[in-house]
Amino acid sequence: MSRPRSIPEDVAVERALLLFWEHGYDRTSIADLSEAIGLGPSSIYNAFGSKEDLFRRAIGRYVETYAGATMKKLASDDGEEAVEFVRKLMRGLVKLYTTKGLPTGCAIFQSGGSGAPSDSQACAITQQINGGLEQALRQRFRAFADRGEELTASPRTLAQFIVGVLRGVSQLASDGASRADLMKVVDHAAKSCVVGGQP
Amino acid sequence: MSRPRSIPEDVAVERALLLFWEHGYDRTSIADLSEAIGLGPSSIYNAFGSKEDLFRRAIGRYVETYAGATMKKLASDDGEEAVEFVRKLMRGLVKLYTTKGLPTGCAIFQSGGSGAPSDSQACAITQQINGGLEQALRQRFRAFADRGEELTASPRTLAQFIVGVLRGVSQLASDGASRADLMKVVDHAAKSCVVGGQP
DNA sequence: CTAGTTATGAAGTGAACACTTCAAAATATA
DNA sequence: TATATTTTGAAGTGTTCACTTCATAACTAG
Repeated sequence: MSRPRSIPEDVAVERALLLFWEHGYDRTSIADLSEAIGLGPSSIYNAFGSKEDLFRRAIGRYVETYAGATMKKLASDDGEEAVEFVRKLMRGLVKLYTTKGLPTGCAIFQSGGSGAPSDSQACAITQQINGGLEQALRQRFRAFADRGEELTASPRTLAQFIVGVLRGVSQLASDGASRADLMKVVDHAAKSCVVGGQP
Repeated sequence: MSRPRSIPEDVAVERALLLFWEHGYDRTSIADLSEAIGLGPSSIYNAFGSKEDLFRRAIGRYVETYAGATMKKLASDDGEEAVEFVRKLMRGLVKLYTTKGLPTGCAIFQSGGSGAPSDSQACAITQQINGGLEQALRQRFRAFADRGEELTASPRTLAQFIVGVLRGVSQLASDGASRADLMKVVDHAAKSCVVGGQP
C-alpha cells in the first residue's frame, strides 16, 4: 500500500549490530550507520525511531542470533556435570568472541558499560542482560550443589566469578588474545569450580 | 621569574585523574576538566599541551599513587607462596576498586580500551600497561614453578587468567558489586592457580 | 620602577554530533 | 490511471566537542 523499504529491516539491524559490536555505542555515529546500512539518516529515524532504539534492536539480534545457541544451554539442564556445563558455555562464548569475520569480544560487554552514555537506557539494557546471566549461573550452580557436586565456593561467588572471567576474556579478545589462549583460560576457570576438577 | 600558576600541577593532575577514572577518557570533556580543576581551557592547554597528554599524566599518577603500593609486590619476590602472592595482589586491587570516596573500578581498565579513541595513543598507553602486568605475572608464575610449586596451568595461561579476572572484577565493581563479594571472587581465583589451593 | 616572562579569562574556531524538516519519489490499491 | 501511504535524499537544526587566539594580569629579576 505504500513505498517499500529499499533495505529490509533485518539487514539494516544486522549491519547496525556489526558496527555497534566493533566500535561500541558511542563511537558509532548516525553517519557511520547511514553509510554501512545504505540508508539516509531520515530513513533510519523513520524506521527505528532513535539511535538508542536501533541499538536495542541490534543487541536483541545479537542475543538471539549470535549468543543464542550458547545461552540456551544456560536455561536447559540436561544432567551434565558442572565442570562440563561451565566449560561448554565458556568455550562457546570464546569461540564467538574470536570468530574471524566478526568483531572481537562480546557485543554486550563492549558496547554497554563504559561504551554507552551512563545516563542512557543503552547502559541499562546491557546491565540487565549481565545481571540475568549471573542469576542464571547462580541457579545452575545451586542445582549442581543439590545434585551432590562439591563446589569450591558458594553458587553466588562462582556465578560472579564466571561472569567476571567472561567479561575479562571479552576484553582480552578485543586486545588481540588468540582463541587458543583464551580456551585454555576458560578451561582453567571451569575446572576451578568443582572439587577434583583440577587433578 | 613569571606569573605563578594559580593551581599546582599535582593538584590539577589529581583532579583530572578522578574525572578520567570515573567517566573514562571520552566522557571527560575539556569543559568538565576546566570546571573540576579550576582552570580555563587555555590554562590547561598551556600547562599540559593536550587532552591526551593530560590523560597520560593522570594515568601516570594513578600507577604511582594509587596502584603503586600493590604493584610493587609484582616486582619484588619475597619468598612468598604463589597462592598468597596472588591473593594479596588481587585483594589489594579489589580494595582499591571499591574504596569509598574514589571512583569504582580500575582507572586503566575503564579509561582505556573502549573508553578511549581507538586510533589515539591513550588506548596504546593502557594496553601497554596491561601487557606489562601480564608479562610480570607470567615471570612470577615461572619463578613459583621453578621453586617447586605445582601450578594448575602454564604460567602463560595463569597470567592471562589473572589479568582477565582483574579486568572482569573491575567492571563488576563499576556495576556495583560489593567489596566483600569481589574479595571472595579473587580469593577463589587465587586458590585455583595452585594444586592443593582448594582443599 | 621597569622589563621580561608566563598564566589567565573571554571569546571564538571549525568539525562532528544526534536529530529534523520537507518536498519528491515509489509503491499498493481503487 | 488516480490516490493514499510511506520511504527517501538533500539540506539544515542547535549543541557539544577539542582546541586556539589574544589582550591583559601577575609575577620576578634587574
